[in-house]
Amino acid sequence: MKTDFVEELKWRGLLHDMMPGAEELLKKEKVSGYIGFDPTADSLHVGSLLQIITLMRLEKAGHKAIALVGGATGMVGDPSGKSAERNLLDDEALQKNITGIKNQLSKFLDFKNGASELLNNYDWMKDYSFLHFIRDVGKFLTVNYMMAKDSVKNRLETGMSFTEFSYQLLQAYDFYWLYQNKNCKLQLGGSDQWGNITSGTELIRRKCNGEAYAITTQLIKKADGSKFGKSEGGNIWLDATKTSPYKFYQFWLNTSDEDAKNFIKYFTFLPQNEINALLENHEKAAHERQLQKTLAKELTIMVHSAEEYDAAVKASEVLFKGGINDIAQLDENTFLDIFDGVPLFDVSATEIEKGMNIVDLLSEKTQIFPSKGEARKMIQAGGLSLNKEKITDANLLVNNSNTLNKKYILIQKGKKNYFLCKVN
RNA sequence: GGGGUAAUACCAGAGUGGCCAAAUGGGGCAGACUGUAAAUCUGCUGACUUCGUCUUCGGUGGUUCGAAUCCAUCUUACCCCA
Repeated sequence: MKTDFVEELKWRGLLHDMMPGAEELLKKEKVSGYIGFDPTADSLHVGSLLQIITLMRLEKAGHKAIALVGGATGMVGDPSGKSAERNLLDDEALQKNITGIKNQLSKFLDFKNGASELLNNYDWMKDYSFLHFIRDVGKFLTVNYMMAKDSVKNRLETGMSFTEFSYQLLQAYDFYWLYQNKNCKLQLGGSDQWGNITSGTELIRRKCNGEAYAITTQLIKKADGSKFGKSEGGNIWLDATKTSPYKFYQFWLNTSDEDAKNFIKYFTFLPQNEINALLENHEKAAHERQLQKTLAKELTIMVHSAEEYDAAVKASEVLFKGGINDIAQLDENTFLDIFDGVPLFDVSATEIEKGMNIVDLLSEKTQIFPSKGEARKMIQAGGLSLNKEKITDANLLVNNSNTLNKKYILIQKGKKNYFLCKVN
């Protein structure tokens, strides 16, 4: 049975804003709806995940999802939500990013059987001359109208180039083009996209007297106000080579209680009754972390695979629950499987035999710390463990007695950051 | 075109001749507590050969025993007048 798209967004707490008539349209006919993804990196990250899932929900509701890769808009840079002018990407980087993102989107949406469609706005923008564009498109929206958008208003004080100012016009034209060529009447996006989307519906109305609609979703905010999607200073990517499945799993597992209550609704496809049961259980036994575990499971399987999920769970158990003996007793293949995705450094066996200063090992021989000072400070602060044993002496000489089976040295920075040194 | 003000570490922002590797806040990292949570508390947050030395306060040059602090000049940004 097909789900009701808008109902679904509503009970999950995802709906932010909706143009009048959008809900009726979705009830009446099969609708094509699109979301744009600008190629700012060669992989999407968890920040874009919600938008991918929104398209998946649209597909599941029996409508047609159009994923638009912004080959053209990516050349310009969306000022929405940005406080400063952005740097332009060069062509080569852009091309690489487009390819990467296209591949990823194909994993989540069904482009093969025509249930959904993947497009690149560069295809219709590349031969559009500036002169023609400002005549055909620019004439329909006034500067006054464009300046009233928050994305522009917020930048008036600090300054904004004409390039970025033009962004909303490009995005508006995308919508118009899709409306004309793909019968696409709906654009979705995060609530920061409202201004850009309504520029599109406005252009469609003025240029061809058409009716198009906008639905926006909540921007994800964490309960403590920090930015969603970062961990240990880095982005959480969907690409396994940039963020290992283990790390990806850990990212979700570490979600705070407050956030998990929302995320379970935002990011999974679990039905309402199952989610309510989980929430109820969470109230009674929060320490079991059912919400976090379910969240991590659903997403790791969706983005990576069931096998990767199993491996991540196993690795987590050994690393967090097991002692050093459990780790030492693993056969080498299992051992390496568990540490898959953990930074690995090679150190010379002869040097270890002689004994190596711990600080040298941490900063010079490996790049675990950028400087000796930092390594030393971390040891003094009690934040460093060797083979699960806390190190307190910064002058410690590391030798064979500190290795696991004479082959590996397991280093922990804090509780959760693992590094592995291979002796050979 | 004329005038004014500013530029300090990841960000914000004190400091206006020696006591300044530079207050304070935020962020980041780590420790304690816990549930690999939140809140809270604590420590660290330029580099190194760590009780000491070296390089930093928009660029360059100068004054001085000594400059983030004074002078000159350049660059950039914002504001006011035209």
